[in-house]
Amino acid sequence: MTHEDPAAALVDALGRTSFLLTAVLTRLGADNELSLTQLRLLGVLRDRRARVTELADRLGLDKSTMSGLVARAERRGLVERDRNPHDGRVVEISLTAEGERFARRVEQQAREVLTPALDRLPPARQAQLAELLDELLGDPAPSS
Amino acid sequence: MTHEDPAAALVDALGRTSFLLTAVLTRLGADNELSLTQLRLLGVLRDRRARVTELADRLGLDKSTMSGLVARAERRGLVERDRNPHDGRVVEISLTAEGERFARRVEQQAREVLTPALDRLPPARQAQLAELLDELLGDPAPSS
DNA sequence: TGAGATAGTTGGTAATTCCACCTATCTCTC
DNA sequence: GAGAGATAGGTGGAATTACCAACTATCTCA
Repeated sequence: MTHEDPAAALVDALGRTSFLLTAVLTRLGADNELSLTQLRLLGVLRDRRARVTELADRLGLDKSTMSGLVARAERRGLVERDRNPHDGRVVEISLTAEGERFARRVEQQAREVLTPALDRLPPARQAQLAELLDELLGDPAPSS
Repeated sequence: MTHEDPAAALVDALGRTSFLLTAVLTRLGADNELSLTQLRLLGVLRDRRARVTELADRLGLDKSTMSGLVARAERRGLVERDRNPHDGRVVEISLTAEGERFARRVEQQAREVLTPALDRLPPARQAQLAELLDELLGDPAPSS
């Protein structure tokens, strides 16, 4: 598979990157009694509240799956449900204070685990890579 | 979170990229009656055979989980087990012909789904990004 | 040769996930 | 402003995924 096509090469590289990262995050989650999915859920909610269907979309899951996922996270005190006053059908999900602490802690661990591996690249190229990824993602990270 | 630290910015960008890709692959898997994990399993086996423990390591899972995963994939005819003649404890897992066809097909679908999103970047920058990721991953993709 | 290490599996429990349905609420048309 | 259809979320059932603890078989090496 010598990729003459840059898009094909990129898909391949992205896939391998994502798989590797997924393995790391799966283990990191397990250490914190979180499934990869719950970890991704916290990741999405880290910087925005969202309704159930939107969460399902973002995680690539069925909304009924999402329902149960949220229910378990709620039972654990990590997220909370709020009825939308303008539309009685909608349930808004957001992190509780504890969920936020928890998310922040796991995020910090992720940084600690991953940073050494990043030293394979010199800082300038790290910045370049981050920039390219941001450009690819479009939606420029909600920064403070 | 304005990242002065390039490593922190990169971890963040990688995380968001990976989560997005995971959502896409989760859905793509579901369309093919594959869980994300089974899909990752095929991904690992795409270009090498591996023993159970190695697979567990690469996916970030417990080896007992891996055992069942392989058993179900085998029952589906996607992978096969071979006893290692030099070490009777070891079981080598590899794709069957059908598993290979299947993996190739899903891979093709992934390319089709993702390529439009990649056009956000001009080809030159796509190549640049792929190169940076390969450098980050180290182990240079086993190409033919 | 036998003690300990290693590879993989099994069994038990909880979480994850889909699908097919269900209820409640909203929207829009007449 | 009533009723049909669409939409948001949830239930229930079945298979998968995942952990841990314990087990068997095989290997290593002292």
